[in-house]
Amino acid sequence: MSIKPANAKPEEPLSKERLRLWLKLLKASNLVEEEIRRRLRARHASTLPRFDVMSALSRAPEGLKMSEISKLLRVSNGNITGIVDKLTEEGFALRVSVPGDRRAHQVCLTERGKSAFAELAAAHESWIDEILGGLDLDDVLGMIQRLDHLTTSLGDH
Amino acid sequence: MSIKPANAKPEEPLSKERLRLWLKLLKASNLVEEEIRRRLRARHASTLPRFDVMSALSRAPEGLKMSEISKLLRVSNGNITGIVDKLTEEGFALRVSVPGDRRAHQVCLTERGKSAFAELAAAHESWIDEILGGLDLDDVLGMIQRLDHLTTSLGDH
DNA sequence: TATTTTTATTTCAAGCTTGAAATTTCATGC
DNA sequence: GCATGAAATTTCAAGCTTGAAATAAAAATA
Repeated sequence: MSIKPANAKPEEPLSKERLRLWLKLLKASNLVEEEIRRRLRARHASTLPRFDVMSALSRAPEGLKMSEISKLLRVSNGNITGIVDKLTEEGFALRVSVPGDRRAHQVCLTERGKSAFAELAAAHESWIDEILGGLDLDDVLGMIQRLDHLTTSLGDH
Repeated sequence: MSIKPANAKPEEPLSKERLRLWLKLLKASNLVEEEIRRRLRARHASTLPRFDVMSALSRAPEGLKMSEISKLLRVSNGNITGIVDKLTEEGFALRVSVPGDRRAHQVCLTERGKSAFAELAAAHESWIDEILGGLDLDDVLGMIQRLDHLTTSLGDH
């Protein structure tokens, strides 16, 4: 929390600067995201949502319940249903029934899913390294620090 | 462009940090964006795409062609068709035929569209000011500078 | 002029996303 | 046991988005 001294300048410019920051943040984020989507589609016939779900699953060898996935990725339940359907059709994921609960399913990556994701993840990391290649360590650490500050302050909402 | 000295340390940690930066950037951006979408829907029965198109139109009193809008917003032509259709149904925008060219249309805000946008824009600006309220001027200017650096380096792609 | 190419836009299918409603199952309290 | 409410998931309608194909009109060229 920043303290506003009694003799502060009018706040107006700060609010304009915040707006300017948001527009730039959105633009940068969208530029990178679009490039990643484009490459996933063109080079791997995949999509970002599918990648995100596989990424979550790859970190949970014993699988995740639908609701756990949607909580992790901060998206709706119905959304995950559709994406897991797709991954299942493609042979990358599997719904396994949970012993004690006939409502729930654990979703796991198949062997094929695991190896496909390993490939995707490696490509993804190298794309990011390439796309953000113009940033040196100082830029990167500086932005990470500011973003942590931002995310913390967003968490209060 | 950063020069890599002959005796540089292995690049691996930098690439990991770039990936970390990207994940944080995406997360922060999505958090803010979701909040804006939520408020546009709940408080103004509107959406971010509609707001973006109105915003572009509001800066062009003489109107914009469909293709100009899609270029400005960096989205597909077909997308703009649908959004302008919506705005037209809602009475916020108007397609005006271009004298010399029967293919093209100028899209303009109606008076109702202008006043609706003025209200939306004011709300939007105050939301951003509130949501980014945890950032002081130093944070804001620091991030803007880093983001400019990033966007410039992205432009090379 | 007639043909070809380019430009402006729309249409379309496929996919993602949400929030709300519907289902099914589980857990709790009576 | 039985009813009630909570939880896990799916279904659904509406909207956004894209890239590709279709239209239509203008411009360029032969």
